[in-house]
Amino acid sequence: MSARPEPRPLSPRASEIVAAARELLEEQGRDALTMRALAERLGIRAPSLYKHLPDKAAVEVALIERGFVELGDALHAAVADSAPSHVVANLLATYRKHALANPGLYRLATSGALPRQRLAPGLDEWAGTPFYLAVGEPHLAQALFSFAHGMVILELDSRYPDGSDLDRTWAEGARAFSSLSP
Amino acid sequence: MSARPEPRPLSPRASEIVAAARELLEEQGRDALTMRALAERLGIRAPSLYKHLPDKAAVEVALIERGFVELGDALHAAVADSAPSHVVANLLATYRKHALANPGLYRLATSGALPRQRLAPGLDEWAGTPFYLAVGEPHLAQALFSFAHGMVILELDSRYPDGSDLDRTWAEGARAFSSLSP
DNA sequence: AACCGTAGGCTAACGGTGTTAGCCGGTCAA
DNA sequence: TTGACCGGCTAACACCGTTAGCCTACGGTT
Repeated sequence: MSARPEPRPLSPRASEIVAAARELLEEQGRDALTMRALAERLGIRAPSLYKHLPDKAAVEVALIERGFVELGDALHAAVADSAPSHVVANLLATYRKHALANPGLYRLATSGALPRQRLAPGLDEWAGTPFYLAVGEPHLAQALFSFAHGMVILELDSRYPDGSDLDRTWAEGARAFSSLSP
Repeated sequence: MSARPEPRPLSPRASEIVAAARELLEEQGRDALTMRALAERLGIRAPSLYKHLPDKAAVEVALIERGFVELGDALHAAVADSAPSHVVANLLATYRKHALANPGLYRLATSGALPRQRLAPGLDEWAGTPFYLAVGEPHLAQALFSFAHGMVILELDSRYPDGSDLDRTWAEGARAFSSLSP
């Protein structure tokens, strides 16, 4: 098991900014994450933020990195703790739970173009390896991950018809993929 | 088979605007779809657009509706033309092909909050019913659709590692879901 | 003790966004 | 002929990310 890539460390003040950004993101959504709003929450003015971080993308990158670390930790733990017969189900349940608990961060990290160049190298792949560990075959793992992401992002965006029994939908997906894994 | 919900009709000039918006969207991406850029392409100024459409969201709604109609048509046709043993594979192939052929429109229609209130009622559900027709069970259908969307949106956003063999990943997913459908 | 560099605030401003208010010319019907 | 309205226009507003440049307070050096 390869070591977890670590995000580049931030100065203490930059960490405070990123923490405030996360609150703003989760409390009021992606559109509310504004340099001016972020500064106001810290009691300063927007241009002062640029003394600590180069631009808004850097704030987002820091948030995304933290999101991947937390999600990856949760998924690795889920796989490590699961009996083989329940790995897939447990992995999916963990994925869903974590994403729904941090919707703003999940969306930020997984929708739209990823600034891969600026991310800690290998971090996103590390966060995804539990899917491979769960099913033991790379393409099936990718398919399972795609299913999980599709489920989560559609749920977050309220794309399912009202009254959908998503628990059952997840269960059907788990059944489909479990039937192919060893 | 229920009839296809029709988007509310637009005035001729509004249709021209939406057509130009689509070109802009596909040629230069979502961020380039700007009221000023859109107006310029039509040889007018941005505020004049508001004589024909109430706001930018109306432009997007019109685009999304057209996207759903086209995608739904393609998927319904794919299901109608497929032998039962190949329905799932054909449906997925059609979904992928259509989405990759219209990436800007697909992203616009499926990522982020959907202004359901403003969409032609039932249109998005109609576009999704081929998944039900293909597998014959609503939860499995929802899971299959989620898989397809996850695959497409991750491919569009270049989220898979370089060199991924996505054809095989799609095939694995098709295999997983086919193994559960009648 | 005097100095100086720097860290970290600030205001003003620029170009971009969606959008509104208000003006004005042309067309077409009464 | 007149009047309504369609569909352009300019000016402007509030917000966005971002830059330039100023200023103050503090820590270390001479």
